[in-house]
Amino acid sequence: MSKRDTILEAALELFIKQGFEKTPTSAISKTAGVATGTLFHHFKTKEDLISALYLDIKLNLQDLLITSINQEALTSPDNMNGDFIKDTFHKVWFSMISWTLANPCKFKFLTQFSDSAHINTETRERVENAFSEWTTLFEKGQALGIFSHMPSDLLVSLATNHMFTSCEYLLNNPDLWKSEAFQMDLFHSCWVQLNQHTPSKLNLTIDKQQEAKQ
Amino acid sequence: MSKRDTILEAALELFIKQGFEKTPTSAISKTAGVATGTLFHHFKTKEDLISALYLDIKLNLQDLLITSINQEALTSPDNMNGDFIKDTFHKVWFSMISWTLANPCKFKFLTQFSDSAHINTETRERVENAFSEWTTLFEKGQALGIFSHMPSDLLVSLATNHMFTSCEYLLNNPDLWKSEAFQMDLFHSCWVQLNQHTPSKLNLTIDKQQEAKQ
DNA sequence: ACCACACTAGACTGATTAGTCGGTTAGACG
DNA sequence: CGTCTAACCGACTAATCAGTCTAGTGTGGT
Repeated sequence: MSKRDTILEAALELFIKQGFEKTPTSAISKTAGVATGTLFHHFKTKEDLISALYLDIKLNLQDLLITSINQEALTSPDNMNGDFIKDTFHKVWFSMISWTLANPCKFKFLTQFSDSAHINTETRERVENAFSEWTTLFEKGQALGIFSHMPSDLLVSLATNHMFTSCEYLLNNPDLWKSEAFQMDLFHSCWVQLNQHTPSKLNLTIDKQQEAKQ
Repeated sequence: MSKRDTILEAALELFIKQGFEKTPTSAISKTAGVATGTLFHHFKTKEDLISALYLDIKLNLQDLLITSINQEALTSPDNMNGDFIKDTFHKVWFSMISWTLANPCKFKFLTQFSDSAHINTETRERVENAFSEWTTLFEKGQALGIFSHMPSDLLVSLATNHMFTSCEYLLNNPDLWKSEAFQMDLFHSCWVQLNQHTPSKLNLTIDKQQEAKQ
């Protein structure tokens, strides 16, 4: 492994354990087994270092998720109906959670530093532009009348946040993931929050439950 | 206003603008119009200051939300059916969003610093213990068969996160909140993600939409 | 009139840390 | 070989900043 990668790995470990500010560059270079000078040879500043780390992790994850979307698109390019959207969405959802369980440190890094002011604007823009497929999926879902007509970027946020919340929970309770019934419940929870509101039918469901109790 | 409050107010403003680490205590005292000595007279350390600020904001918000729960409980103590749960949940949801729109800085502080390592454990515990009503509401909902049987603390996280995501979005798009239709859609989205999965009925809804398209 | 004490003030210090600089090594290429 | 370049090294520096210290000041009680 290159020294650059060693430094990134050490930084990831220390940042999620102690935070950015409480991790001196000296600790990073020491953990990585390199000299201070080497660290600053590869990364101009400490903020460049965290930006590079963020870019690495985020692009890596997005590549994985985009693959989930595109593979599906290739196998059924014209089958643009509700099942297609739901299947694709499920693939992304599943990939996201699998990735988190396989890469807990990287996930923790994203939860802690996605909003950090230390990551420079240029990096942030590159990341945002790299995941347009995700937004597109929601717009298609809306066009088909499956998804709610709230703004599509709100739907994106709601779905993404639901997945993040689920991932965080599963990291602390990994055994739950073994249950297929639980997986279905969790996915359903994520899915229905996006669905178009059909008052009569949904109220019916609730009303029947209430009737049964009364 | 007491100097203590002036300091807290200045700290809130600077922390959300620049972050904790990038805000020297000197800047806080200068903004508050007091001397360094005064700041450290009221707060033993800088971390005590941010902990106090967190406690202030969080307890203030929780008081408001608990009032939403208890007022409802008083008016209908025995009416513990589905409507009651949904009404109470709606009151909390509405109070949370209203509070955010009225206190954008405090909300931003919570999003940025809720997970901060600088807030001491004691403060964090006091905050967690102060909102048991919230968890109880979910357990009641589950007992009534309204809510999914996923772990109740997961439901709490999902609901709380949905509200936070909504608040964050609404801060950037405040006009949406004026539309009652939008409010209903958003609340519905938050509500249904918690509901128990009743496969036949929900699939029916989706299937009918797909039929209509095909 | 006097005291006690909570509060205010801001210059100062000791510790920490991002980033520099002058120099060494390793390998590529002619 | 000789030379060129990128990677590497670590002692050092310049700056910052949390928190201290000593010296007040205003207020309320007696």
